[in-house]
Amino acid sequence: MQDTELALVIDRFMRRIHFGLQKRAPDFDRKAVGPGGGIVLMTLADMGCTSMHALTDRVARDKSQMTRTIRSLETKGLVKRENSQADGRVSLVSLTAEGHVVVGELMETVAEVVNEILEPISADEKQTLKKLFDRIDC
Amino acid sequence: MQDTELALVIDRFMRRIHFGLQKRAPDFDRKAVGPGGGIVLMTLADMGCTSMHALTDRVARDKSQMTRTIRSLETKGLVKRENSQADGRVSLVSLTAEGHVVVGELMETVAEVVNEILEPISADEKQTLKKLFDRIDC
DNA sequence: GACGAAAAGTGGACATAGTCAACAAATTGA
DNA sequence: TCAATTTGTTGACTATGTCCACTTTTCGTC
Repeated sequence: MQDTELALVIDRFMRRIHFGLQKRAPDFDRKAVGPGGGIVLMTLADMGCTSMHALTDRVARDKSQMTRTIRSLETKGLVKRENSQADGRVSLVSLTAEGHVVVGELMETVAEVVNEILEPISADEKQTLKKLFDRIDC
Repeated sequence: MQDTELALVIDRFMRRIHFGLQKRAPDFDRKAVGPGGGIVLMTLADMGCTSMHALTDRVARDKSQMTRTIRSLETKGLVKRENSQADGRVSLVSLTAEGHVVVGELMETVAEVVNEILEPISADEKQTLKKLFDRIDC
């Protein structure tokens, strides 16, 4: 089946990025956010200001774990929380200025790894790839 | 910078797949290999028969952890080990028949998630994507 | 071929992350 | 008003990851 083949190469590609990042983690994880913290920060950068619940749902992780991850990031000054005025139950989470800086650093490392893997294809092909992903991503 | 933008969309794409898989994990992880076991199985499917060392290096994980992961998979009958005749230190790891079946199942689920995310693009564009990834992947 | 250095793999001890169930507070809706 | 739902937190438990020491086998050099 055609679609399975495409999924297979995409999956392999993903694993290569994953492993590449894992190898570099000690170098770039300046704030010791860990892999869990990193992925939450990046997702927060995508989502902007959201509720814990929405974030938990997106990241597909246990809500209790999310509570602890966010608290840890808060302690490091990368994330801030405020109570929603519309609904007293929800607390809204967002990146602080420093959080944005750290996300920038993470993205830079991701870019390095990705570009290393993308090395065999040309600039034009990268353009094509980017256009395709833009269509997919939203 | 152009390259960072491409990396960003790719990273977002990867996170979507990651989260999608995480949501389905309870359903498809019939053998309870866990995320760690799954990724090792898939990597083994790529590599064929390899040494623990090579596998550990590829997966960028601690070697003691790899020992335990492989033992757990061995207990479940998904992986087998034999001593290398060329070098008495190395033990060669490979998938069993049942291991291949499980990898097939994992791949199927990955394909479902990937195709769901790829839904906004056409079959032709998928072809283009596949050709690009083929060039990248080896 | 003997011997120190290096590599492959294993095991133990500890730290981090993920899971499950119970809970308090705020909100919804009949 | 009051039961049911939603949001977020906490606690206990399990699984995973990480660091260090150790054994066995091989390699390189003399």
